[in-house]
Amino acid sequence: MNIGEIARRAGVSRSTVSYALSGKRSISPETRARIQAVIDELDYQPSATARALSSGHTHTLGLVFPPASSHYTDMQLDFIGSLVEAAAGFGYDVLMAASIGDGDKGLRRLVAERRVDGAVLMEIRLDDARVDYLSEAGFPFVTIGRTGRPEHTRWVDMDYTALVGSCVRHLAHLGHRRIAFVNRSERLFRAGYESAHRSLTGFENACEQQGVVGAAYLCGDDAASGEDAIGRILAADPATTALVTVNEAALGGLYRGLAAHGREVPLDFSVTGIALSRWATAVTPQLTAADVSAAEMGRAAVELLLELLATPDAPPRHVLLAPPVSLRASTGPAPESGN
Amino acid sequence: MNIGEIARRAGVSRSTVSYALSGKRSISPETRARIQAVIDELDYQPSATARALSSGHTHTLGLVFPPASSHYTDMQLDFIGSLVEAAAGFGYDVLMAASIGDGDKGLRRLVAERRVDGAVLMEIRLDDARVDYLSEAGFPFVTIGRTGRPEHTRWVDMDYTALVGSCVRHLAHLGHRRIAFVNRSERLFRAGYESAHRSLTGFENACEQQGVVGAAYLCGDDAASGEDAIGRILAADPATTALVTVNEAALGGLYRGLAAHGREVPLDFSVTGIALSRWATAVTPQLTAADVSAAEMGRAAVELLLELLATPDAPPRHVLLAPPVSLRASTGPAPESGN
DNA sequence: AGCTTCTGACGAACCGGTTCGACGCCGAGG
DNA sequence: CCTCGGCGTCGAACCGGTTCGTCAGAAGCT
Repeated sequence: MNIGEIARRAGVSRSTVSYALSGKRSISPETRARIQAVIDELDYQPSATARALSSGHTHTLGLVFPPASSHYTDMQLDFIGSLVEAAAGFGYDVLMAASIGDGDKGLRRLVAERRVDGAVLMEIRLDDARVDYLSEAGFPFVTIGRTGRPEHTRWVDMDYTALVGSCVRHLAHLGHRRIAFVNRSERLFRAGYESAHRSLTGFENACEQQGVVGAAYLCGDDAASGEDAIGRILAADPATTALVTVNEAALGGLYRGLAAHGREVPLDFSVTGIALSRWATAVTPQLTAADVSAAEMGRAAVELLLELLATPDAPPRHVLLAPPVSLRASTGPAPESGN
Repeated sequence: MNIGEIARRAGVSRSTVSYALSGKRSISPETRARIQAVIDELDYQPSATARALSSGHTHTLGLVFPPASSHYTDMQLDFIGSLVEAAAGFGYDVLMAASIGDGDKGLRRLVAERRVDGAVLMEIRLDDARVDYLSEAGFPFVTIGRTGRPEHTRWVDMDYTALVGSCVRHLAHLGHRRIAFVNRSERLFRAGYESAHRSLTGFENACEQQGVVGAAYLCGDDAASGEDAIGRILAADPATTALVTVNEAALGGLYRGLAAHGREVPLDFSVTGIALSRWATAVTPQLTAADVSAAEMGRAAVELLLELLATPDAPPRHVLLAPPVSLRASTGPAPESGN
């Protein structure tokens, strides 16, 4: 079922079949029809592997996970789905590269063995060795999130700084004066995970600007850690009346912790943050939050990467997303002090 | 940076380099060392594409989504992650095939263009055209879930019938006599999605066996639908005191609906079901549920598929998982009737 | 009619590996 | 001393496409 077989049955040469298929040279209508008939009859599809070898591109994009992560958040997983769909829309497949274990071995394989035409990197750190590696190797890539020096790379990111700032302002306008910030896990923060750092910056800046007292906490990416974080927050400052979080996995635990400490949302305590709308609407009361759109990020990432493959020398483009904060039921006026 | 370059620099033929790399023929220690030195110096990695073309296998597994689904559940997404990690552990990559649009075009491409050595099919229906197609084509595959005639295929599945049965028995032993079942969406059920059907069977059988009154409901895969389902359940039979669900995406809505109708969990109403432990622990009170393990399913699927690739004629193996029901805080004794 | 130009098809080389058959060399056995 | 066998290496063919150079024949021009 290879091209030679088609050529033989159609009574033409292999190259003629190839040209008929690609349209890169003109073929007489009769010949083309004869070839097409044979192709239809045998249900022939050219081998992707052979095509990749000779043409030099695989029509596949690589999606790279960080070495350390073995636990995926919903946001990441949604992003994967949307990336695959977006890529399929352009006729590209997506190859998942898990870099487990030592260093960036998985990435090296992807690049050095030339399995993909370009790569999408997730879970970017402010100082990311993978970005340096790909830049030096001249391998086309797009990052989800920015490094500390984002000028020369192509990326798609959420504007965490601005979004967390919006949340703080929202709370400040409601009269809250002592606000906690529940960040991602200590491990991720220590590793330099960019969204954790930019979120914190946004929190600190906004608190200062609004003249409110802010206290930032790290919190593991699970419900139990969220519950624990509430304990720490209220122990440190019982007068806290609101929190902002970027840790959607801990959200359920945060609510539970508040209930356990007798704080009713949103009467006694307001909660807001950044989350997938799926999570924001799953909790009771529903979360007032900036709804991140994994689908939008996936589409943008694919578009950026294909642009790069088509025109490698075009100046780098970036996409910075800042979805509006959806008002739901988890925030309200600050309780009157002294009550 | 190809094999010819290595051969030239090491002063040997290309085939010698190939044999040194694969170890399929003996090479003298000196020659081997010389070749290795050149390889190390140039950081040479053989092209995956060329290797695939000549060797006939791609060292890649395909992961196939159903055409209709554009919205992923957490369980599916977790499964993807674990599949990728499991495959990586065996040196395989995973290619994601989104079959958007018409029929099984995406699947055809995967198979006909020979992009992958074998495929994993998700979201299996009782009567699944993709399974028939792959079977006829003689293409190696493993399904997540079973079709209606599972004898001759290889699959990994949860024992939904048994698990839902366990949940019903648990409730019956607590004294509940009127139990509702919240299934997946009508669309999925109509499409013949196997877990929805097998769950229902398990529910009906167990109710009959336990002599309790069971009422089954379909429910969209989101929080709002869950809230709505509670309304329907209590309207149809206000005396209902417990529910079993396999719809984890609706879980938050179910809780909210119960609260809205003045039912306190677990005092007035017990909730149980099948869910990722991530979701089960995210709600308040935490859900008594059979914790599904996406990681275990991913690993099992890869193992089954690699077994099949290694020994195509071995009799088909299956893996049926039935995790125990974890007792948490969402179930309790039935409220005394008349109260 | 003679010359150029254009069209449509062919053959061969190439992409970068793997694998088979052959062959030279060296040591062991008769 | 000659033969046989095994080891180590080479050359060539092959996997299934793409693409370049070439060329025969038809069409266009003077």
